[in-house]
Amino acid sequence: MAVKSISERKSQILAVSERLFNQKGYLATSVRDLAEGLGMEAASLYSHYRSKEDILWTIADGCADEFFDSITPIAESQLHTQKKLTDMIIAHVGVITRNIDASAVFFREWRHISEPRRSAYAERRNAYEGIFRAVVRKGIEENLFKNYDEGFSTRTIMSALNWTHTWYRADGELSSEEIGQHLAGILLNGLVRTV
Amino acid sequence: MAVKSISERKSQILAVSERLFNQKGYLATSVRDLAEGLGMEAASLYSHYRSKEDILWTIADGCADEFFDSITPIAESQLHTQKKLTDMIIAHVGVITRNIDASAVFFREWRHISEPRRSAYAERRNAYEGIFRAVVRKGIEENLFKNYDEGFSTRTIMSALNWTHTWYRADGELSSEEIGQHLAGILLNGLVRTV
DNA sequence: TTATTTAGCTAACAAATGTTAGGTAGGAGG
DNA sequence: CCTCCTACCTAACATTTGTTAGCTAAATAA
Repeated sequence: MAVKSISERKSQILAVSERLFNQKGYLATSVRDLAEGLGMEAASLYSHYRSKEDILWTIADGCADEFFDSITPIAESQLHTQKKLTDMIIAHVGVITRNIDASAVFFREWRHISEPRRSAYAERRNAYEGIFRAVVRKGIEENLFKNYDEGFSTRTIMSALNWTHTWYRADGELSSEEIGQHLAGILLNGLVRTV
Repeated sequence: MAVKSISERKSQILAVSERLFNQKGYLATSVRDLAEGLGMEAASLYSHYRSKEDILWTIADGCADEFFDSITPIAESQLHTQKKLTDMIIAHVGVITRNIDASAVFFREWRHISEPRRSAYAERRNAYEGIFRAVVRKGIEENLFKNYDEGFSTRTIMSALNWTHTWYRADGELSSEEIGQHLAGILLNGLVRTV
């Protein structure tokens, strides 16, 4: 993934936007709110970004980059399926916890991206979930995973992972890695004691 | 729960609002959009509801009623813990699938409810999750469930359940009950084959 | 020095927003 | 018949919105 180098000011704008878009929602955050958070005037933002929606897009697309970058090497590795899925889960949760505002925006505000970018977003997101799905399928083929519908199992995994953005706190009891570990534990082996 | 009888027109307004609030988001849906969906003028809505936010609140609070009504009898029953949790999961998913628009609004748009109702919403939602949490705690005390943090396990369950609102389609392959059944299966016993 | 770019400013814009005031037509109840 | 209520209407309102035009001052490059 090409690392686009970005000016200092631009990343300040992104940081403030991520925080406010997460806290209040994209539409409820005015350009003037962003400016105030940055100590500048609303119109000055347009020296850096062409539009408010461009900022949203930059956040969402950048977050997608993070997700891909973090699980691709694991998906392409030769790990045993169960270990591979566990590591992907931990990595995915890691992206969420390291980018808590951006990922909340990624999950919640994509509706406000207009075409054609919205389709691009949807495609990337499908492609991403497809990587998880392929691992789930492999597990089923190997007779390692139960034969629930492959799409259903994948969605259930993604559900449990993605909702973490609503409650994760950096100062919580569990570290990001522990959260991923426990989630993988529950999803793969269940809550019920077997021994 | 007191069943508030509501005029025909009022429930039409709610139905249209739920649909549009889900599709476009609360803020992106104007009062004029709602009116157009109802074949009336924007100002006429105010003969039925005092404000746009009142409509949002009615949807959210009504949805909370549905959730409570559907799991309370199960939670109060004498069922074995594992069966009880399974039935609660099925019931919860049932509320989501039967009220797909309303529940999406419930989960996604509560940020736009202003105080003091917003606190009331938060309290009810905590109380509701507390019912699940109590069952999880009981399972841990009975040495039936693994000793993950009780709050963590509960959140993981709620996560997997609540995200269904993003992908459930009435014409999908699985019925609501099957979805609940499978979710309970994965959450309680895991994806990994053990026999 | 001079020219150009960068990063900000003030002022203003058209459009859209939620809401209110005040009116009308029709039905119900006395 | 008269009164009241319901359910809608038209017209207007004050705000807020994203965005643009055009300017200035400082930094940078030639």
